[in-house]
Order: sequence, then C-alpha cells, then structure tokens
Amino acid sequence: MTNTVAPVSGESSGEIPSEAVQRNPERTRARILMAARTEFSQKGLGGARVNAIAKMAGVNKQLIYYYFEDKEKLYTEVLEQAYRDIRERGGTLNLDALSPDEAMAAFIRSNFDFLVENRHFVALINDENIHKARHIKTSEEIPALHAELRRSLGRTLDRGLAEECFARRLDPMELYISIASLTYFSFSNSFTLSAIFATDVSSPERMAARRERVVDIILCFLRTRPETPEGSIVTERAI
Amino acid sequence: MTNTVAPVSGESSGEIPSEAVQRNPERTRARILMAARTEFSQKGLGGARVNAIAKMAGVNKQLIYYYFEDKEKLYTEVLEQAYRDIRERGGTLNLDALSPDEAMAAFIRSNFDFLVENRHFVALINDENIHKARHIKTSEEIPALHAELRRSLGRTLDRGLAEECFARRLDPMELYISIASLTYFSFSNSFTLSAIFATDVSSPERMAARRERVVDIILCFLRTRPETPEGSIVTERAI
Amino acid sequence: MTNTVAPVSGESSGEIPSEAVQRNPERTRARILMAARTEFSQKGLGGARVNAIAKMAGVNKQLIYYYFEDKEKLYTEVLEQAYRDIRERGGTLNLDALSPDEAMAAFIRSNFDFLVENRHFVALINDENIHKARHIKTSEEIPALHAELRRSLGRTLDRGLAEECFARRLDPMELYISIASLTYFSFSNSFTLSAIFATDVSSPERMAARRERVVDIILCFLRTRPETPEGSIVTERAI
Amino acid sequence: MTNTVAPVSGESSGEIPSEAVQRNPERTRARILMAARTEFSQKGLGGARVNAIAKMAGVNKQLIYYYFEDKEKLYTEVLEQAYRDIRERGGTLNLDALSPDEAMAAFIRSNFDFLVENRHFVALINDENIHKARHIKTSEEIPALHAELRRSLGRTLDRGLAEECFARRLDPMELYISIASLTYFSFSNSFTLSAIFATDVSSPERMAARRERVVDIILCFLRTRPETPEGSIVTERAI
DNA sequence: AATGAATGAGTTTTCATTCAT
DNA sequence: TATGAATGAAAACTCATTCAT
Repeated sequence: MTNTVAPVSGESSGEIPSEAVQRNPERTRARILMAARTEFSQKGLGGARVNAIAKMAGVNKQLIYYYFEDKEKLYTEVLEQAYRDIRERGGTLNLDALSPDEAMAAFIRSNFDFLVENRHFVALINDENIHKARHIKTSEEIPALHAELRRSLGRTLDRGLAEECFARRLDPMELYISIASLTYFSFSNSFTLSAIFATDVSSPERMAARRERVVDIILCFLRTRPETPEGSIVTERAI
Repeated sequence: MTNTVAPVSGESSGEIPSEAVQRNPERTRARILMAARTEFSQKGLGGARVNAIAKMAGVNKQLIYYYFEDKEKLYTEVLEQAYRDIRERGGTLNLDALSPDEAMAAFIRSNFDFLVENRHFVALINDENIHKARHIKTSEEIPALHAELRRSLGRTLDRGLAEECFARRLDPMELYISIASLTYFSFSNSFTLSAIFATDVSSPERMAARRERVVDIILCFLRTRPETPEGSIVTERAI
Repeated sequence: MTNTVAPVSGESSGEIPSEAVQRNPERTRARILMAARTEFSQKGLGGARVNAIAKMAGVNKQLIYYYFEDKEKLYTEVLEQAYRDIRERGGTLNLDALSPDEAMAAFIRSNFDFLVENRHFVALINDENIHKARHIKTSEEIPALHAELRRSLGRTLDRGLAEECFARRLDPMELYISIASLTYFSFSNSFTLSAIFATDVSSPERMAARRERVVDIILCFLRTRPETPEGSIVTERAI
Repeated sequence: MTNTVAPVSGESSGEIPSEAVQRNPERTRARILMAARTEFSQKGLGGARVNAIAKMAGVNKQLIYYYFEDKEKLYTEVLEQAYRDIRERGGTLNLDALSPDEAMAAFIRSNFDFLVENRHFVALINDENIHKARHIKTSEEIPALHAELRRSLGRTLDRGLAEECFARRLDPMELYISIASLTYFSFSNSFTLSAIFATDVSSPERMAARRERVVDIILCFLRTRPETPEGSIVTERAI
C-alpha cells in the first residue's frame, strides 16, 4: 500500500507534477506557492479558490494553512515573490556596463520580455491594485529593491547627459513609470483593447513591434532637447 | 401596514439619497447601476456583494434581480455604461476643428481628465481584464464607438503629416494604445507604484505634471522624423 | 410541487414540530431560539452545532444567520431569554402580599421549582460562567431585572425585622446568593455529585427533600439572633 | 542538524518554563497535565485546543497523544487529579482532633480556601457537569475518596450530637452538599452574578465575608433544634 | 522520547439566488 | 414595482489526529 513512485496527486487537471517526493517541506511549500500564483493571477484574490490551489499543488488543503496561515498571507507571498522575480531579472542586467542609450534600450526590452515570459505578473499586479496595494504595502523588501532600481536608472541618465546622447534629465522614477506604462499596459489591458478594437492586439507580431516602439518612444524623448515654454510646445488654453 | 411616505432606504452609510420616491422604475434602475458601479470598481466582480449594492442603492436585493437578471449581467451593464461615458466625453471634442498638434494635445488631456474625474473607470477596466474581457466581448456597441475614434485619430494624423507638423505616420490604434498606456497606467497602478517606491505617486502635483509629460512624450515622438535602420537607433544585439 | 400542509422539516430526530406554517417569521424565530436553547444547554457554546440547531428547528441553516447574525449572538439571545424567564416567574410572586417568612419560603420554592421545570437553565448559566459571562455582560435589561429583585427581597427583609419574625438584617444580594447557592448547586452539580458519591443525588425524593431543606436552612438563619463576637461563635484561630 | 542544547519551547506567551530539559518523561508528562488543566478550565473540553496545550506545555503536539492517547483521556486525567487534590487537602485536616463545631468550621474554611487557591477547580467541575460527568463516572478512585469523607463528617456529626453542641443529625452527604453549595456557587457563578447584579461579587472583601457567612449559616443550622411539623415552620400551602 | 509534516472530516459563515406576498 | 423570508451550494478555515523520521 506504500506509494513510493506515484505522486500523491489530486484528481483533476492542471496539477503541477509532484516528482514523487514525500516529506520535502521546501518543495511542498514551493509547489503551493506556484499553484497559488497561477490561481491568483487567473482569478484574482477574491475569485481564487484555496481548494483549487491545493488540488493544483497536489497537496492537502490544510497544508496551505499550515504553511501560509491564511489565503491573504499566501497572496501576499505570491506578490512579493513576483516583484522579487522581476527585479532579480533586472539585476542581471548591468546597465552601467552599456552605453546610456543601449542601457536604456536593454532595460526596456528586459522589462518587456519579462512580461512576455511571466504572463501571470501583470494579472497579479492588476488585482493587487484593485485592493489598493494593501498586501505589498506591508513588505519592507520590495521598496528596497526599487530604491536600487531608481539609483541604477539615475546613473544611466546622468551618463547620458554627460556623454550628450540624452538631451534632458528626467526623474528616474518618472522615467520608470513611463516605461512601465508603455510596456505593462499592452499586457494588462490586452483583453479589453482587443475587444473594443475588435482585433487581437496581442498577436506575436504586434507585440514584437510594440516592444521596439516603446524603445523608440522613450529614446526619442530622451534625445530631444526640451522646448522652451515660449517655443512651439502646445500649451493648454483656457477652456 | 403599507408604507407610502417613508423612504425605503437602507440602514447604513454610503447610501445614495433616495428622495423618498417609491415606484419610480427609471430612477430605481439608475440608482442600482450607480451603486453597482461603485461596488464593482472598489471590489471587483468577485469581491462585490449584491447585498452591498442593494444597501447602497437603498433598494431591496431582489429588485436587482428584477431589473438585471443576475450579478454578471449587472456587471456587464456597468462596464458598457463606463465605455459609453468615456467615448461620449471624447465625442464632445471636435478634433477636426483644431490644428493637428493642438488636437492631439487636447485628446490626451481629455482622456487624462476623464480618468481624474471618473476614478471608478480604471478599476472597472482593470477588473474586466482579469476576466479576459469576457463581459464586454459580447457588446456590439463598444467596438462601434471605438471604430469612430480610430477614424477620428486617423484624420488628425493625416492632417499632421500634410501640414508637416508631424514627421511620421502611425497606426491610429497603436497611437491610441500609447496614449492610453501613458495616461491609464498611472491611475490603474498608482497603488502598487506608491507602495514599491514608498511615495505617493498620485499626488495632485505629480498627476498634473504627468498629464503634461504625456503630451510632451507623444508630441515629441510624432514630430520626430523616424531614423533609418542603418542610422543611430539602438538596434538589439544578439545576446 | 407546492407544499401547503407538510412541514418543511429536517430529516432527523428531535425536531420541534412546525405546525405547517409557512412564512411566519415570528414563529420561525421562536423555533430557532427554542432549538438553540436545547442545543446550547446540552453541549455548551463550543460544543453546540449550528447545523444541529437548524435541523432541530426544522429550518435552513442560513436562516439562523439571517435572524441572529452569528452563533454567539444567538447564544446571547438564548441567555437573555433564560434570565427573563426566571425573573418573570419570580415576578408573578407578590412577596409583599405574604408574611415575611411565608414570602421567603415562597421565593425559595419558586426558584427551586423553576429549575425543576427548566432543566436547561442551569446548564446555560454554567456554560456562560466558563465564558466569564462575556455574553450577558453586554445586556442592559438583565441587571435592571435583578435590581428590582433586590428591592423586592429588601422590602421583605425589612418587614421581617419590623414584625420581629427575622432576627437579622442581611444584604438582599447576599441573601439571594445564599438561596441561589443552595438551590442551584444541586442541579448544576448533580452529575458530578452523583458520580463521586456513587448514588443518584437528584432522585425526585431527594430533590423534594432538598427543596424543603433549603427553606429550613435559610429561615433558621434569618430567625436566629446573630451571636456577638465574644460569644460562642467559632472564630478562626491562627494556623 | 540535531538540537541537543536548545530548549524545545514554544513561541508565545503563557508557556510553562521548560528549564531546557529534554528527555525527561515524568516532567514532560507533568507539564502537559498542568497546561491541560489551565486550558480546560479556561475553555472547557469543547473549547480547549490541543494545540494550545502543546504550546503552553512547550512540547510537540504529538507528545500529548503519545502520553495521553487522546484529548478526552487527557481531560479525564486532569479531572481525576483535581479531585485528588481537593480531597488530599481535606485529608490533612484531622476533624476528629477538633471539637465538633470547630471541626465543622475548619472543614468549611478548608474547602473554601481550596477554591480560592485553586481557581481552575470550579471551572473544571462546571464543565464536567455540562458533560453529565461522563468522564469521572469511570473513575473508581474518586468515589472511594468521598466515601471516606462521608464517614469523617458522620463521626463529627455524631460527636456533635453526643456533646450536645449540635441539635440535629443530618445525613453527612446532604450536609456536605449544603456546604459545597454555599462555598462553590460563589466561585462557579461569580461571573454571571457580577454581571446580573452589576457589581463585583468576588472582590477579596466580599469573598472573605462570604467564607465566614457560610460558617455561620451551617453552624446556626446544626445548632438549632428542628421544629416539629405542627410548629411554626412555614409549610407550603396548596396553590 | 520527541518532532515536524500531512490528513480528513467537519464547522462556521458567506453569498447569489429564488419564493411568496 | 417592491419586499422580506427562505434556500442550497460552496467558501474559508479549524481541529483532532496520524504519519514518517
């Protein structure tokens, strides 16, 4: 009656293969986390089912409570891991070793590609925003990761100005938000965009084009000398 | 035992004032829709409670079913109305009557301001994307509204090229997506952005600055002649 | 498929007959309360099962939440009703119309008989004491009822002294506690008493005898002139 | 990976200090029993948590099963120990060495003081009565202890009659129940009494007064010659 | 003797929805 | 058109207990 090879396994579909390891707490924890990531990104916090996560992870439902206390804490850990993942990815990118515009382009492409490869990420962040970020607000690690990102982008911008390949100095956070906007949005809103424009806006070709377009928009902006107020810039008129 | 004078009214806070009108179908319907919009935008489809909507609208829960059949249909109506609202707002804007760059700036500002005044909008669309847009997908009205938008933007772009104030021809939908990205994202993700950067990214000053920054980025891009592939543009290198 | 005569009814034993009344909120509420009283007194708050209460009352489990919000609130209402019942019973007793010692005897017997007829009462109070009375602590009605009881006993004691049938003036609350001790204990602890003395201490004969014994003890005490400290009373010696 | 020095110890408050002893069966057993006594007396059998007991005892939950088989057996052992404790205390009291009324007073005070010092006792017995004493019913030791108590009280009563300091012969068990009632009740029901009378009935002063009051009531009764039925005793009238 | 991991059955509670009036 | 009462299915979470080491 012993079960040394076959996975303990739930009944239904979508289960993460268990590799027949019994009593491997770390692996069990990781499997739960993985399943939770999938479930939460597909259904959101409210729509996700603890039961579904347990089945997907191939573990007893109660184990989830044993390891994570409750659904919200599990959700919080999934979110933290997601941010850790994207920043870690950015960390492998040594911006300081590239020319400023190559660094910028690489940064944009890296962010874009991360979203391509981690489709769950956008959905998770989306959902967390519905909850007014109350879960990651408690994290201390996440802000630290992004403070580093800010410094890194700042150095690249400084170098760009010094080397005269950039014509304006932006606040790194603001720049990041612009980049993130242009990349993130086409992922996060691809479904509604496709629906309202009655076309598939996230086809591979369109996404590939979009990736380079973001590079273009950002670099174009960085390279262009800001116009003086008296200049031709379109100032808002009183209505 | 009949109650002809007293307002129906719920007990708790946040209720939409009922003005003691009983038997006013249109008003009742509108009140429910309004309450639903608030609830859905704050909690999402999964997190919203029919009970909460009824209380907020000051009506009996069953009335919701009477008017809207079920929760999902109500959600769909709320979404459709939201899209109708934003496009209606865009409709008051006669792009053809303005110079191309003024038209573009006005379009951007109009979109931005709509989000400022309709904070619920972003949250609704966000949530609908979690559901892969399955609710508005069924709508026939929404795509029609956006086809018109596309044509309108197209004409502006054409005029811009003809009048040589724009230096490149973009696909209107693609342009719209860029604009929407830059505006929408800072609303939709303001909570997580504020959390990860440990600052309030949606302070009035920051939002005002962002609004003009979007105008700058888009106009800068439209006005700049695209570089030839052999040119200085940063092409991706094999990794 | 309509069901006009037969009770809705649960499946199992112990159900309170529903008298086939449909849509009678007050009756439904009362049935739930009754069933809850039985369940709580037999199992205590922690051991009671909402499911069991629903079945016993012959109603849908959710109705319990509809009427009483949650298990603890239901428990609180049951307790309040229990105290109301015992005091109401006492209320029918006009102590002022009897001679002091007859009044006292009648009061004791009335309390005793209430416990005989309301076996659930003792168990409920017992259980509430395990919870440090946190449920009835919130009640405002219960203390009011007992303030009246205190006054009533006080008047009887005063009359007793005036008419010289009592030889000492006790604090009414203290007297009540003594009476309650002597009556309540043989009910509340009858099971452990029977076990440790290996006999049935709550046989009808023993209970009848006990009832009169309590009258004897209390009246004997009230009628006896207190001894002076220097007198023969057994004063504690230093150990 | 072995952990030979560090104490096992739980994380949270209220833990019984472990003195870093591992592998000390007797001590471990005792610690569990102690923790269980606390938990059961505070929450009752149903409300007590095996987990909480383990934490409080600073041991692994499974050890509880190792030593006591299951929760109910543990509960039974706690109860048996409680009765053993109170009778042991009574055993140190040599009633035969005192004058009858001094013996009686000493017995009452001893019982009262035991409850003062062993606040858990009353709660345990209370809870066991909710369970109709089904746990101690199985004990053989407990009735034996109380048979001895009965004989001891009987001898004191006999001596009292012989020496003419008592005026009536009571059944020792009945006397014991009266004494226990008067002492036990103010402990067992102190919470509800305090709530219904909106005062703290278990303040040290009140308890001290109560202790002597019980002595008074019992001795007064024992010393008073019973009235003949035809005498002035208040006989119940038909209602 | 002692531990951490894992389980299954059950418990309260929630919630969209329907019934009866 | 409007309401309060009632329902069933499922949700999160709890808990005593057992397994494997």
